[in-house]
Formats: sequence, C-alpha cells, structure tokens
Amino acid sequence: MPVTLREVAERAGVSRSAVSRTFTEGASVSLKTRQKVEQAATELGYSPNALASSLTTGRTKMIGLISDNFHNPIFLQVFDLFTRGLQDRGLRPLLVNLTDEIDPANSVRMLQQYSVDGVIVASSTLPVTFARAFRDAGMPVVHSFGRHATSPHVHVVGIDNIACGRMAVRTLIARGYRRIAFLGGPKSATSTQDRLSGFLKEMAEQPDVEANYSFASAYAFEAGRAEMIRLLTEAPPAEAYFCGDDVLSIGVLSAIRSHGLRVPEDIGLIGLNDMEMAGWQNVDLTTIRQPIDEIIKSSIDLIVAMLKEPDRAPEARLFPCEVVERGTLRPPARSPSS
Amino acid sequence: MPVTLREVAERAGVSRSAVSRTFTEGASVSLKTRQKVEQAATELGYSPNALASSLTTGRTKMIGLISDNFHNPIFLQVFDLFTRGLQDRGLRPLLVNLTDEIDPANSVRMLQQYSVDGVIVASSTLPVTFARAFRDAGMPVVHSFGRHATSPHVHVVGIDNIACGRMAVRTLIARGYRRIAFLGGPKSATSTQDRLSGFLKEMAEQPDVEANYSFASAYAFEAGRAEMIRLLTEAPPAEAYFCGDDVLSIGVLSAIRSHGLRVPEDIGLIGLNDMEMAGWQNVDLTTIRQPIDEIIKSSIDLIVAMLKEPDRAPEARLFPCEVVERGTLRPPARSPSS
DNA sequence: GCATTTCTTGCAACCGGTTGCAATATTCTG
DNA sequence: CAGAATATTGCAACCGGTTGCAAGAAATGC
Repeated sequence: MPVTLREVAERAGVSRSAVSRTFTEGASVSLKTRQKVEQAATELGYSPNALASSLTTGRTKMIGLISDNFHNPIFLQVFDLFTRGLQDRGLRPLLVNLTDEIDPANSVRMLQQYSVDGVIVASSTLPVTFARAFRDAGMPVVHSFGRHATSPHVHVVGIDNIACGRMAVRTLIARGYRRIAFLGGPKSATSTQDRLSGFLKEMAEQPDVEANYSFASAYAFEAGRAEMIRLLTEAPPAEAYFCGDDVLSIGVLSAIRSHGLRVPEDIGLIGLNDMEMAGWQNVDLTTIRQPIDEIIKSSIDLIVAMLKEPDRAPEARLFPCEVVERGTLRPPARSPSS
Repeated sequence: MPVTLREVAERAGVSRSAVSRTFTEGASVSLKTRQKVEQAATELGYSPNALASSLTTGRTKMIGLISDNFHNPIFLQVFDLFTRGLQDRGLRPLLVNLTDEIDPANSVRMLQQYSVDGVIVASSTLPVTFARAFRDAGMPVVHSFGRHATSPHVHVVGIDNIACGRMAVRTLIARGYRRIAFLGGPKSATSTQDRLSGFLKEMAEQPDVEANYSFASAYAFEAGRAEMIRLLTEAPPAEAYFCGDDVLSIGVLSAIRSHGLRVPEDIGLIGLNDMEMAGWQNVDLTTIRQPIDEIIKSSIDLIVAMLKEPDRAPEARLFPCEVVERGTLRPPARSPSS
C-alpha cells in the first residue's frame, strides 16, 4: 500500500540512491534531480519509511517513556510535557506502563527489540536499579524524578528530596508548630524514604519538637484519606502534617474535614509538588513546589545530548524547590527566636 | 552493540533461517536445532529486532495512540487503561500529543513513517474528519470517545452524548428543578455539541421548563469556575446546571461556594464522566457515569480485530450511561406527576 | 582549451530480519 | 526394507531503505 523509494525512483527516472539522498539532510544531490524526485514524491504521496532507514542509520528517533504512575494527576502533566518536548525535537515517545511489572527485564528486552534511541524513566518511586538495567543494556537513559545519588550510575534529573524534607520541617517550625508528623507515600518509594530522612534529620536538630511519621499505601487520594482517618481515630493527631505529596494531602484534608476538624485552625498541612489542583479554591493547599517543567525540559535536553555522546558521565541535575503559601498552614509566628 | 541473528546462527552452527524460524511462531524447526539455537541465543543475550522483521512481515505491533487532551485528569486513567490493554496484547503505544496541532496531516505522515499497525484516536472533542484522515491513509483506526454517526466512515467507540443530554434533563426534572441550564465544554467539541443537542431536544418536550445554556472555554477546572462566576454575577442563576463534564463541574462547584451559595440547597449540579475525583468526599458530585473501562476495552478489541480484517465495515459501538447519585442534587420529588 | 578539482550519480553491498523453494533427512506404510 | 509421505534445512531473494566507492559530469584554474 504505501509508496516505496523504488517507485519514486522509477517515476523520477533516477536511481534509488538519488531518491534516498534527496530525503537525507546534507547529502549531495543536484538541484535538477532533487526537483525531479520531489515532484515524483509528491505525486505519489511518498514519505520515507523511518524504520527501514533506522536499520542502516541505527537511529529510530523513538524514546521509551516509562512510568509506573498512572494514578497521580500530576503525571498527566508530566506526560503532556514529555510528549510535547520530545515531539518538538522530532522524537517519538513509545509509552511503557510499568504498573503491573516489578522486574525491568521485560521492558528492557522490549525496548531493545524496538531499538529505541534512549529511555526516560519517569518515576519518583522506582529504585535506581531500574534505570540501571537499561543502561546495562546499552541504552542511554535518564531517570526523571529519580533518587539523587552522590556518585550516580545513571543520569538523574529531579529534586533533592532530603532537602525538601528539611524545608518542610523548617516551614512548620517557623509557624510555631511543635508536634509535627510526616505522612509519607509508600514506604518502598525512594522519594518517600528521602523525604522522611530529611524530615528526621532536620527534626533531630530542632529542640523541643515532637516528631512522628507513618506511611500511606500509595501516592493517592484514598490512601491519604485512609491513613489520616486511622491516625485521627487511634490517637490525638499532630499539630501539623507534612504529606508525601499533594494528592495525598488532598486525601488527608478530606479526612480531617470529615472528622469535623478544620484546616489550618485545628491541624496544619503542607504538601509537595504544587499540582494544579493545589491551587483550586476548595483545596488551597500550602505546598512545596517542584519545578516539573524544568525537570522535564532538562531531562529531554539530557537524553538528546546522550544521543550524540552516549558515554557522557552520569550526572545528577537537581532543581531547587520552594514553598508556595496558601491556606493550609497558619501564618508564620510574629517574633521568631532568631 | 546488540546481538544479531547472524551471530546466533554462527554460534549455533546453523543457517540464519533456522534461527529466524525458532523465533517465529509455528515455523518448522526440529527440537534439536531449536535447542542449539536457544542455547546460543541465551548465551549471547539475543532478542530479535522487531523493526527489522516488520520490514518483511508488515507488522510493527505498534499502535498510534493520539490524544488532544492532556489536561483532564480523566485522561490519565484513559492512558493507563489503553497502555495496559495494548501491552497485554503485545502491542506498543506510540503516543502522539495533538495539543498544538490542528491539522491531522503531520500526524498521519509521522505514523505512516513509523508504519504503525493501527491508530486509536482518543478524544471527545476532535471532529470525525480527523480519524478519517488516518483511514484515508490506509491505517486501521478507531475513534474512542468520538462522535456517533448513523453511517460512520470510521469505527467509533463511545457513548451517545445526545442521550446523555436527555438523561441529564430528565434527572433534573424528576427532582423538581424547573429552571435548568447546560454549562458545556468548548463549543467546538463534538461532545459538547451533542450533549447540548440532547439537552435541548429533551427540554423541548418538557412543559413549563426554562432552558438556558452557555459554554466554558475548555474541559477544565478554571474554565468551569470562570464561566460560573460570570453566570452568577450577570444574572440570577438557574436552579440546576448540567455541566459538560466532571472537571468542569468541580470548577463550577468551587465558583458557587466562593459566591456564598450552597450545593445542592441553592443550586443543583450534575456532571458527566464519573471520574475518580467525583467520589472524593469534598466533591461528592452527582454525575452521569461513562463506562470508560468498557469503552477502552472495546476499542482495543476493535483495533485488534482490524489488524486481521482491515476492511471491516465501520461500526459505532455505544455504551449506556447511568446516573450516579451523590450529593449535588436534591433528592427526587416525592410524588411525580406520572 | 586542457588539466584539475569538485560535484553528482548509479552500482552494489549492507542493515537484520523473513520466506518460497528445492534439496535433504526423517518417519511412515505395507 | 523399499517406496512414499512428511519434516527439516539452507539457499537466495526480498522487505525499504543507506552509503562507500568509482566513474562520469560539471566547474574551476591557468
């Protein structure tokens, strides 16, 4: 059905090479042949088969886009930015949903079979070993929203989750909260682990503060709500909670209100991400903003750079986060001790 | 870098055909050769290049997954179900973000170049002509969430939006609302047009009912909020609104509450979709449920069927919707006239 | 105008597989 | 055990392109 090189060549009365060359950037073709070929091509509606050419060029311009998070609304934005960013550079995302998969082996094999030029792992929960599996298979890989390592084996673009944990604590302390808790995402998520670790480190440096923590089963509304309901019924709650992320926070908010308590009057809340919904009037969540667009832009830049230079030394690009003030924390104390 | 057929053949001491055959379902290979080949293959870590084979088989097992909606949280669920469903059948989604694109020509060409086996257009807003462009290029195509046509030119899987419009009206009438309005999505979206059309048709059959309608600029929270704020400030509001979809409803809800009014006491609200968020305790939206999972499952079944039988007569598969009772409408009137 | 240099062009081999066909090997039949 | 039927195998051509190379054409220098 589709028109091939040969047909165009025949109609234009030139060799197949000539046709190939007119469609290859920077190849040597005279204006005359180029015109003949282009005319024949448009008449026939020809466009070159990208896969056939990949066979010799070794480039498919396809990028594996892998994620295990298809439930957190923030990832819709992530997919939007990734797909557009890749498209703008002439790359095609081959989407892989890892939800039911624990082992990278299958994805590695699959992406190998499709000879993708590179792989982007978009996940804040997958362990580093995952991205490494792709690197070990010889594919350029970037782990977006991944865990920061001092001597990374793989390119990582994201935030410093430990620093975020500390930032949350300092923000809460500055507002006079003294009984503080971390309500994290799943215990197995690297982002949860790091945020908790930062949270605890900063707590250890603060006198007279009571810390506590627990985990929700997922970065999801229901998980946050369920965990908060448990906390509210089992013991007196903390004065303020640092939640693993924004969706979780919204679930927590819902639990608190269901319980007849008010935010921020009875309980303070700070999230992480600054997803669109955090700004909705009935949510109005104070949160730590993660610069998603920059992370994604940088990830794409990095993967593009690796196409040219596959052996680039692994690099961790971390972006600063900042607190976005909204309505779920009481205002900062008037006269801080410092 | 990657291992090729030839290397496996050499190591196993057989011809290249033999290797190819061991990896081809139902090809004739003796147990002995198969074992030799399999051993050599695992030793070398070989897996066949899907793109090279596509050249002769004419099948890439890639499906173009096209959408123009990367802002409505419901589409995250849509992508989740599509990617998993396709993966389960050994198909790979090549994701195309149409957000900035008005003309199908580019996407058609691109998907042609990558010789996808089929195309799924997932959009409730794109006109039929869009899916048709793919069909005209000779690709099997299914339009999911698309507009129902009596004599379709292209396979459509979705709901009857006109019927949904009527259903919304009947539901509101049954609850005693008499001044009713439709607050639709973008005027250009086919789903908006059809829902409005059903709304108006049913209204025309109802005596003593006052109808009104307007449009939001997008299926999005802010758009719904903005439009509702406009309505509230310009004139006395209707008693109840049928909103174009759930995100829109949530924006509308937010506007109403900001305005100091209560739902459902002052204003009733019914959405469409039954997205996960509709069930969140602080939303609790009464809505018309669209069976997304069935629509997607059916879409995938259809595209798979078309791989075998490309000239299948176009078919419209419409799924019934139902009202999900929650807290944004007052209860049905006790003694209806019938 | 002729020798040189630089462009174009087609040939042919190749990318990594698949597949029809004929030759060979194996199994079955009586 | 011979002859026929069936299975397995490798050869070679092909899928739709790209590319090194050498030959021919055009442009340049003097």
